[in-house]
Amino acid sequence: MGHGHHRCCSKQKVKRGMWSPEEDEKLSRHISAYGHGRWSAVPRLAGLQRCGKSCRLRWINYLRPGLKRGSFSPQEAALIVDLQNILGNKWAQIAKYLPGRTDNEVKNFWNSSIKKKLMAMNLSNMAPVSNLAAISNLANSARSNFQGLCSMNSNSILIPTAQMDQVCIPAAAPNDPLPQGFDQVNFNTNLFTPLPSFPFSSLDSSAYDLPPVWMPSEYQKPQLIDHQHQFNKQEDTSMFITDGAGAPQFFNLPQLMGTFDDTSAFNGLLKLSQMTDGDQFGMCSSSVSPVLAPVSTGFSGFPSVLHAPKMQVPAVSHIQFIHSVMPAFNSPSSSSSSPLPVLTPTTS
DNA sequence: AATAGATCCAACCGCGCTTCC
DNA sequence: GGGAAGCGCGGTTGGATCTAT
Repeated sequence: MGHGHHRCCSKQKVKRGMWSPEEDEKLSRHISAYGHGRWSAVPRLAGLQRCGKSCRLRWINYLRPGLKRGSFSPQEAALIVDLQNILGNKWAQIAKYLPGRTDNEVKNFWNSSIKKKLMAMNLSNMAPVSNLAAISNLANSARSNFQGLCSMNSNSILIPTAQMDQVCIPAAAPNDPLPQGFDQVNFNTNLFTPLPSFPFSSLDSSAYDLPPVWMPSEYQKPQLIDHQHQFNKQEDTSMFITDGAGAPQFFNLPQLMGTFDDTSAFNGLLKLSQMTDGDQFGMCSSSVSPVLAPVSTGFSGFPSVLHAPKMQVPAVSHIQFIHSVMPAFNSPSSSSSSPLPVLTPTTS
């Protein structure tokens, strides 16, 4: 396609800029009555001096029924952060998990609110780290900033349990090497450090000093929720929430469904587990460690069956995970049609 | 109250992919 | 099979609005 106006607009005198209420009315009335068919034909049929592309955009982003207006909920914001971590700037894909939201809205929200917070954390130019101490320092310094990110739009960041269980280095992007000292094959070797003294005796986040982390209990094949019979594994499915202050909380799915006022955002996460066919995301079964049992007693609705023989706490911050995963997911070779890199769980 | 700077967000642009002929 | 047309997407722009001084 050439420069300048779109082809569909090149032969007509088209109006540009903001849409008037009259134009909105014409477009809405036409599409409600006849559908859009070929967008290039819509302006003529609807009596609009606009290009078809402009009509399509106006309909999709503003006039289409079912659009949710207004600010993003904390759950939506949290979901966007997580999905952006995973998918990169695939706004249309991300928007699919946010009913009533458009890709444009999500993109604008990201660029205007979230991105700036991340930039403030110097995420964009994070220096490679070469050892655990450096990672720890980095994560600790980032933690307070990350709290800012969390508190900006939400009180919590939702992380699917299975995502925690599968924090592994994907194939490295050719032009964005892994941080120095990282083993591309065995992420576990470098980053997962057992912390037997991890003090989970209370919910007091000040009791321990950790950045927001993914906390795998043990590595096991994640189990997908059966979406045809949603929650039929509810007794042993769980999710992990951190408020960014290192106070991880585990909830089982029915508890979450009852807790969150925006179930659509949560359902988005469930769909996320389907997205990659269970290889990378899914709701993990029996991922709650007995170490967490004291914590669990603080919640009604916490899974009553807790069985995991061991627990490891990775020295992997949210930040580090993003840095590790984003290049591969954003690399030019990773198109929407090609499979996402497989994150293979490593066993300890 | 005036104004400059910051922020938001609707709309546009251009590229790549798909469909049509 | 190949070119044209159409569509969808991500990036960018610029006007409107908000906020700080």
